[in-house]
Amino acid sequence: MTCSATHVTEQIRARGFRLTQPRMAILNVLYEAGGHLTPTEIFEHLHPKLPHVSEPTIYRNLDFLRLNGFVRATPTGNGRLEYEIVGHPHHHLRCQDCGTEIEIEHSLLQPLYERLEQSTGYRLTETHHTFLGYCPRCKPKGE
Amino acid sequence: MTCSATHVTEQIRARGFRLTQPRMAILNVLYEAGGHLTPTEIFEHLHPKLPHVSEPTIYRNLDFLRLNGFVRATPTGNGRLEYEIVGHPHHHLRCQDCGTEIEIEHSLLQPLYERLEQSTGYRLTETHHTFLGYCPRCKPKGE
DNA sequence: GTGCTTATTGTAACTTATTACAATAAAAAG
DNA sequence: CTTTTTATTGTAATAAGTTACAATAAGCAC
Ligand SMILES: [Mn+2]
Ligand SMILES: [Mn+2]
Ligand SMILES: [Zn+2]
Ligand SMILES: [Zn+2]
Repeated sequence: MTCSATHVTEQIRARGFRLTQPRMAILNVLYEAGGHLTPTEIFEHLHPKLPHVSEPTIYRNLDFLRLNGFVRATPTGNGRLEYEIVGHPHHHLRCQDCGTEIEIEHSLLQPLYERLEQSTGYRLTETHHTFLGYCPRCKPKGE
Repeated sequence: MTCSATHVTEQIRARGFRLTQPRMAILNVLYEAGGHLTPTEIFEHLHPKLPHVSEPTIYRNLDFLRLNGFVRATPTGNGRLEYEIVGHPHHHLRCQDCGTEIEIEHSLLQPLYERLEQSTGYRLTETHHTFLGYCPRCKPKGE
């Protein structure tokens, strides 16, 4: 288990929640994957080793981990949600044609966030966004 | 039916697709609502008058209308999708605490889009985003 | 109008996601 | 280690969304 994984489990205990076997297993799958996973993918990863862990437990724990700020839910292209460990602040830019996806550093959005805070009076949370477009290779076709 | 609704139906015909009763009814519900609706809400709007229209037809037509650029799908807070007529370019900013939602003009995102196009080489599509934060009234609690 | 073509639909079966509630096991106390 | 407490789980039922395929009706030619 990585250093930050240990930090998360300590935090869960510190906040008075329980470190259950399914909960830790879900966190481990997400850490090992290192990217976005759907609830069904997580279920399939766990099932061979922990066949008793049920779907509702996956969904409930993903929600629990999200509400506690340990994972993030991000809508995939077709309406489903994918989950990932909250780590470095980033966003995505996906090619509508070939699907190629690159990461955007959150620092690039910082000026926008400040402008939005000024013009609306809201305090903005760092939300996770996926932008769409055409990559350099597909761009000619896209126009 | 509004002027732009007529434009949409003409476009559908012009592109070789059929103007079916369910398809027009779904468009009308979205036009009359004037905002975001879930597939289930659309189904419930239609059911009293057109009880034979089925759920798969709702989903298929929403997908059809989206792929043809007439409606937009936008993820609601809890992973579901909401649909709206594609009209003026806008985004949303929702308070995580009280749910109050305000619209953001797309022009405010234009500088970001240009910066992203320069730094990535992608050509960006105008994607619909929902930002989260705390509104002026909830902000004190949020900090 | 009648008949033809085929995009679109409804039905049925299935997958994915959510809810209610009794059973379980994690944490803490004795 | 044993008991107590209750957060968390599994089961069963339900809701939301998708797929396969035969039946239908929108558009067109006559
Ligand atoms: Mn991500
Ligand atoms: Mn909108
Ligand atoms: Zn591409
Ligand atoms: Zn608020």
